[in-house]
Amino acid sequence: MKKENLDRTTIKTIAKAAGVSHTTVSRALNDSPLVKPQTKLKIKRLADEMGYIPDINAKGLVSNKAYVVGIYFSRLQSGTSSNFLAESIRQVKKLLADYTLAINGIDLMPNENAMLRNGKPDGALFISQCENDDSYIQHMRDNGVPVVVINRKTKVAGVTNVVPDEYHGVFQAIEYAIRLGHKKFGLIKGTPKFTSTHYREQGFRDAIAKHPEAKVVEQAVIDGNYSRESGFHAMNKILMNSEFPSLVFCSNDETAAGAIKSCQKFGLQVPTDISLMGFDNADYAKFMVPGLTTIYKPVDEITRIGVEQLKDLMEGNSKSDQALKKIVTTELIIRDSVADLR
Amino acid sequence: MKKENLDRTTIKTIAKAAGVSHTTVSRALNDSPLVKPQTKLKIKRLADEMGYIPDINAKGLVSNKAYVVGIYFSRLQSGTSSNFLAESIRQVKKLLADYTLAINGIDLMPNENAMLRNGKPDGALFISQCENDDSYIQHMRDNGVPVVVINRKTKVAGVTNVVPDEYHGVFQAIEYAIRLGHKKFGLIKGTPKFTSTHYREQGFRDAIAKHPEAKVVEQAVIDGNYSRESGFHAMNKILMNSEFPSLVFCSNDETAAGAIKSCQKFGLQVPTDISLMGFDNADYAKFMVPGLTTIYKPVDEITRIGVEQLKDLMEGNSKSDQALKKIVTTELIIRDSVADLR
DNA sequence: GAAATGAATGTTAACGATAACATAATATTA
DNA sequence: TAATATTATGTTATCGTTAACATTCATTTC
Repeated sequence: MKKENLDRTTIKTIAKAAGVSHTTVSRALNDSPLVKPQTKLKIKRLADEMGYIPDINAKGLVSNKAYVVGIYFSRLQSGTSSNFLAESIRQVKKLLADYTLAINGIDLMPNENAMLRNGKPDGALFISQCENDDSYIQHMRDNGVPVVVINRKTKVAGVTNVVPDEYHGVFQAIEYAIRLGHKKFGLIKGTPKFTSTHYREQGFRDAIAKHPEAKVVEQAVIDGNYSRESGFHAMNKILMNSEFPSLVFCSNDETAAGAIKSCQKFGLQVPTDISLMGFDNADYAKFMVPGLTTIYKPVDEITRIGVEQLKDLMEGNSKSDQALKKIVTTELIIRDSVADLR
Repeated sequence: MKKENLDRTTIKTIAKAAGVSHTTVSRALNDSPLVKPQTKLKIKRLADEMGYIPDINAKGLVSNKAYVVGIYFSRLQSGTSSNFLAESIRQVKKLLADYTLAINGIDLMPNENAMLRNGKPDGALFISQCENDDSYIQHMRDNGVPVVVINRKTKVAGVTNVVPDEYHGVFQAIEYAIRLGHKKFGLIKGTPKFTSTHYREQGFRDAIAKHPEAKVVEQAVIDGNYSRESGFHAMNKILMNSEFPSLVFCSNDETAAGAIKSCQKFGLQVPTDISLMGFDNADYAKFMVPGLTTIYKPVDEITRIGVEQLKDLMEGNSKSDQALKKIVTTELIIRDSVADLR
């Protein structure tokens, strides 16, 4: 005596109810032109009434798909600002409505294999900040998953890569400050292992090196980690030194927010007593006091291009077999945190 | 002639290579005691060498599991602060390492059915802010998915529910202000449809009503939507009125940050000229200028309890058949944004 | 009106894993 | 040493779906 599975609606249940074969049901629900419109309608209505939910595992087993796109952050638990995390997720989710969006943090994985423990996604979007990620990216690729890396240049060969031009963004921002008469510069760096930290510092230094009248106050170059706390503490150090920069470049807006707090503590007015700059143009930058002069990192655009590319790869429409490498320009957003010293 | 699938390692491929049956391979990889240790070792090594990745769909088909937990926000695209979004995700991800974490926004779904389009999760955590969600919660339950709702009281029957005590949190905060000598109160409300908006306003009003010496300045009760912008604009309105409250309660910290900016614009010092309070104790509240007095909403604890409950439900260990209803107390965090008028 | 066409549906075999039920191989007992 | 446990392995069915390959039935064609 075979046990009838009464508590679940499958295409076979529907088939029995409709008096057709399960294949016909499958065809009807997939809008196959092989089924008579009338039959199709009846089956669809029945499926609806019976509360049919297709079994994604069975579908996936046949089609060898997971209906999942994985999004991988370098650091989910710390070192990534909430703003960036949330904005990235929002944007990806909006653009990938048809897929289940699985959030991952490379910092939570003991090793590369952990990435595929819960199954292979149909595509992987790495929102990468860290060189460490490359072995994970490589592993994903090796396992045949379409991969796109955004936010940071990857060394993994043949991977589609969309990144902001952080170097020139900072370079131009510093030149702007120099034009306003700034001569002595400080820097609060980002998380040591992040590539952005390196590029932003390089843009900072190269811009200053280009102008003989300007110089880096090395005492006022302090390590940080992109957090508000680190900005606060770094600025405390800078302000306790003897030699005082007229402008401190903060490697992101969070850091700048912490730095402002420190200035306040020391009774210094921004930008009257000291000027600050950030990076990112986080949503709160314009609501800071004073409004923060910063560099707009086009997160949305980068993400959009990245997701579009990933979709193309997943659907096998990639026009060229040459992986796209795209650098998106940043933009200086001038507000009130940099004094005009002329 | 059967086509050999050469480009994929399955248990059958491994079986052939090891000279055993595929069942033995399955058993070995699942650490069954039925397999000789020696055989087991050989198979595991082989699986490793061959880069075997189990097919999650096949597994799931047999076990009727998805290995996915869905997390559902009322609003993913707007109306939810980045801070809250990111913190919730971080916390859930940390506690649910064994599952794929699928992010969803109810605002992105045309209707209840859309929720299950991409398959049923093994469990659903609703981080709910809005009464609208109830029909979605109900639908999920109706389809047999274990459900936990956190952050907001749900009316759906029999659902595990963990929420903060917003009402008393605000009530006590306002009484604290009254003790400091505040008598005239303003309020910037949250997103109209959110239940938190209602409870926070009620706590605010009831606390003031209890003390005859204090009163609500109705001109200074302004709608908002939990965003910095709304705080800024609402405060602008309040400050252009004739009757001036001594303290404005902002329905969350974001709002408070916008309100401070507005005060600055009007040349008012917080708390010397006007006092502010927030709600949430967002990570940046202590770095605001001045440090924001606010109400700590124990997001981490609420999430932790919620996830633990969900795990129990998914694993069928729920001790009682009575759904847990838990209210977690908030805590007043005193900083520098409320003046002592005594 | 038989043969050929085509539309609609049915039968059966995958997909890759687990699980129930054999069976073979070895160890234990009488 | 034969009978019997015990241990290790193999065979086959199954999950719910799609897809390849029949088959049926009505319609057109000559």
